[in-house]
Amino acid sequence: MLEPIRNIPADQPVLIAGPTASGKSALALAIAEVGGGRIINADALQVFANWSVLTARPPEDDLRRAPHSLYGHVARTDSYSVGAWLRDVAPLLTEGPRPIIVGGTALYFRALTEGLADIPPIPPAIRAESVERLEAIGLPAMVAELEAEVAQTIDTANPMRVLRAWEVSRATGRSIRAWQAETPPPLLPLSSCAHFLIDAPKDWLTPRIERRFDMMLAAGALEEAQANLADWQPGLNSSQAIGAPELIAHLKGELTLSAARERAIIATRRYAKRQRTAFKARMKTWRPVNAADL
RNA sequence: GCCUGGGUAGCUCAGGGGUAGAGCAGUGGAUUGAAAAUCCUCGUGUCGGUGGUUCGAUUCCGCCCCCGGGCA
Repeated sequence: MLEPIRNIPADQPVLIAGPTASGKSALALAIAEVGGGRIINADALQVFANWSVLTARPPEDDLRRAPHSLYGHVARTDSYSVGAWLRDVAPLLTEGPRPIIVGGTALYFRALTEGLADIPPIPPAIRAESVERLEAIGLPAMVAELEAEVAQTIDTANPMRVLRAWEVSRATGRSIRAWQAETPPPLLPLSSCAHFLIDAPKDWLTPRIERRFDMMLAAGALEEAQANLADWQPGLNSSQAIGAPELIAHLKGELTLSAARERAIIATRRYAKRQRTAFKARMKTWRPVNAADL
């Protein structure tokens, strides 16, 4: 397992991307223990305070073996996004131990290594307004309200893309494409990092996903869900954790545990498939590491 | 044993005399602030078996097999 990491200079930042359940965290820890560094989370759901077991955050023992950042640092009810993550990461890149950034969220790596448009945060009132407007006038009418350049280049069948473009325009008076055209240089160019992509073949990963969910249940995932039951709000960013809606539904008596388990496993499999697609498209030049070798 | 409902895509089911279609699953893809989100693409399967009616049956009729419910 050490072969791919032996020749990394001790001061070079390391990026590790890979699908869920592929063993990324273990590789990050090995690199930290061999060459030093601070492990930084690049996973959209592991940032939330209220999910540890269910999002497969590193256990206490691992946290003690090396410095870890951006795990569970966001409150359950807070919203979070790639922009917020980039702001959280920035100071960790310029001070302290060498960063070892590990996660499964391709968008986060892309923003980090290719840059992210410097669009001001959208006020919550405008988000609420866009959602209401979509409800009131429908998607095609919403698309018609966008700048022509935007309407022609975004996926107009995708409500989330349309809402985002509409909100940027409404909040800033400029089109999202105009902002994106002025994207600043990346915080961490890929060329300055050692970058690994964990390659986990489908047939290897699928049974592992199933086993891991059972391990999560054994490790207290249900209890974790129980703690979220009283004030459960499906719309929160933190409520998107795979398995969370399923376990909550079970606790409410709407699903048997075995049905909830089945659905969570299917959702994880589908997620892994989307990750594979994203990595294939965006991380062609990353150095592959076979998951089975870890 | 009798009555009754059903056996159609991996699963749940719709349909109906001219060889069949949805949802889910699966597949491939898109995606610069919800990204574990969201969106797009892809549907040939002895229509349980067998005999008959018919120009033509998966669709109608007979018999058989299997599953559920009811009565004994």
